[in-house]
Amino acid sequence: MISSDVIRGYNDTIILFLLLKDPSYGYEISKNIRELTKEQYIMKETTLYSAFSRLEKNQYIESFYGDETNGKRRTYYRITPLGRAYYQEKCEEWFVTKEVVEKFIETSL
Amino acid sequence: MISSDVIRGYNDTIILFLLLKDPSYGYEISKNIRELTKEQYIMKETTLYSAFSRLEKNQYIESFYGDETNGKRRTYYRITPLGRAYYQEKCEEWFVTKEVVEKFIETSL
DNA sequence: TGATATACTATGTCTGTCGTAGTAATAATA
DNA sequence: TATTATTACTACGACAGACATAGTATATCA
Repeated sequence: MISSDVIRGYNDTIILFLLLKDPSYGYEISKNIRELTKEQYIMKETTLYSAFSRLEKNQYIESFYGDETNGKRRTYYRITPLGRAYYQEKCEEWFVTKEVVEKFIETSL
Repeated sequence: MISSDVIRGYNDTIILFLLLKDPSYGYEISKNIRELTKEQYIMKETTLYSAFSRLEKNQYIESFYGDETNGKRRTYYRITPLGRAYYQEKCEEWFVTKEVVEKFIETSL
């Protein structure tokens, strides 16, 4: 399991990635993260939902209600053009970050 | 310049790396980081010194005073065996982290 | 009927980063 | 000789993000 401080700067990016193709909602995103990483990373519920509100405040995502008639009503999120631009920036930043961190990692220990 | 939230989980690792060979002190470590990363990452002074005290509290490093007779007396830090073990762990964790993050990064945008 | 899965919200704590400011000594420069 | 820059820190407080805990509400399944 990965300590979350490491991932901290990428939680928003992870969520945005999962919204690139289709809108989604909390539970589904959370499940997707778990499955995609084979349980190597599990985003805490509170972390996820607080990320949603931050992303929405920044206008990187928009919310709307699902029309499911059964079950509790879901809040769906859709990525905005601004969100896509931000996602792209973070992807570019990632390569720089990786380079920087790897200057301090010994591969041969 | 990299946003520090991204590096957050690796500041301690960066410092430990720079102590692997020889003891060092704040200013020198700070300079080494700047130079090694070609100014791509600059650790803030307060971040650095608070990392020192955290690392010392965890017994990953030990401090001692330099014997320079001129200039302000420096506090040197030496990595401990526990620190080396921790450093190694973080290196191993890094590869997992990288794998995880890259599941959410689009290379072709 | 009770457990489990879904789908959240609210509240408060903690940690690490960082802004700001201050202290103190030496070296360089005008 | 005065002041500015560089070195080498310490103190304090603010803030953001992660997370623990708890609670609400619906549906499904054994």
